[in-house]
Amino acid sequence: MAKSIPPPGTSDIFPEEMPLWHRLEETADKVFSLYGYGELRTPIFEYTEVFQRGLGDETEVVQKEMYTFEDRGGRSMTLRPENTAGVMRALLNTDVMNGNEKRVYYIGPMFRGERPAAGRKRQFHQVGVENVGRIAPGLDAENIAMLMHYLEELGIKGAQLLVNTRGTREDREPAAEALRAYFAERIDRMCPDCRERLDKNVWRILDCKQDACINEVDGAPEVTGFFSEESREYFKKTCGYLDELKVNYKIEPRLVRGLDYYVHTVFEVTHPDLGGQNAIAGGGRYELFLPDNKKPVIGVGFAAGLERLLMVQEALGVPAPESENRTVFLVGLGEQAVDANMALASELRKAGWPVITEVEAKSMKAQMRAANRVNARFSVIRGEDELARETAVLKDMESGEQQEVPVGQLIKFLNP
RNA sequence: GUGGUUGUAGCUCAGUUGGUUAGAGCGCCUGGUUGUGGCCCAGGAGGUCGGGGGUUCGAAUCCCCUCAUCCACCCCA
Repeated sequence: MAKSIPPPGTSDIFPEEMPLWHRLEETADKVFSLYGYGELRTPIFEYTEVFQRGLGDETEVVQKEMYTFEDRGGRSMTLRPENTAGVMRALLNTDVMNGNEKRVYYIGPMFRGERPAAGRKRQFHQVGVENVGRIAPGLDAENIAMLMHYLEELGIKGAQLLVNTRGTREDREPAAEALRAYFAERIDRMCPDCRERLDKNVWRILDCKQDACINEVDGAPEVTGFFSEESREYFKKTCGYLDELKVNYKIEPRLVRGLDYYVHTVFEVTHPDLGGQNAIAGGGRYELFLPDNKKPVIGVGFAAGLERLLMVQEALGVPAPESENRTVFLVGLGEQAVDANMALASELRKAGWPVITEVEAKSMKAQMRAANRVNARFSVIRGEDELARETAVLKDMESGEQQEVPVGQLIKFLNP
């Protein structure tokens, strides 16, 4: 086995795979631009408190998945496990706290110290959007519609959209009380994780996948019943807009999600062709607290996992993007021609042609093989004769046809 | 964090109950064509069999440890 493997849960992405990644990125820019979103790039690491406060101390992500380290000044820093907290931190420098709206999207690597599995890396990539500063059901619905629009553009069919409401912070207390009371009586029949959750975060019990727990959850009180009239209305309106936007969704009352900042609308997109890790995107409305800020930043947004989008595209057989092949391979026979090709290559490149040259005076056969290997569209052959005549042999690698042309007019012959 | 899987050439993998110089396909290099690629043919390079220890006359093969991989749980994107 090769010794040069990257750290666990990370991977090298080679040039051959890049077109697939670029499509994800370019499509994101294209679609999100249509909704008025612009790209925001935040640092790959933040002060640890940004995530602790932002995501919530009780969350799984903060408790056991963060890459935290001390910098040279002895400050605690953390590699971003998600980008919403960082984006909010950045936007604090704008006027979002005064009810002014900001629309941003981001793309980049995220880091979580989990055990790798299919569709789960320690360094993975997300694209996400945030609509920040205002609250209105129309914004939530538009956000979800935009996500579905993005997936559609990528050729991802058969995705399942689940939505739910988490109510407001105030709504949640009575509901949480009721849940605690209900589960407290049955907790000894439930899994150890849920026993922990009972006091720390009852909500997470709702989406536990253990059979024993699911049985108990089935009989649990309907939480939205404890929510305020306003919250229920908010959710109803959001769903109404989704209907108007012709977005297909399913209301999933058990959908809770793992980050503490969510309020009102939450949603998740899964795909049946994925298996173990079947969530390709998720998000919702949030109230996110940052260090030294008494008031939370409000907004709605989502994040999608690029690796998982790629997996779905592959499973669905979405063809790779095709690009026009224009590579010109310069064959030089003899030292003189090889040297002369350096300058010719430079000239062609400045005229916009991708050029690969052979830098050693190898045999014709070897050089033609090389041209074939890099899948050259044309090869340009020069030896002593051509140099003397100030010509070059231009060969079309697809048809095999070739002609001798004046070097000065080579570009004219390359252009159709 | 728990459980399982796999680790042999650049890549994908064979390697029979432990037995001589460890194989194939693809790829790569050279030649068959004095200056013409892909197809074909011939030849060639390339491996401390993941690492360490043990059992044995002898280990890729059996045992232990370790590292890594992939997968499931968990969590999420």
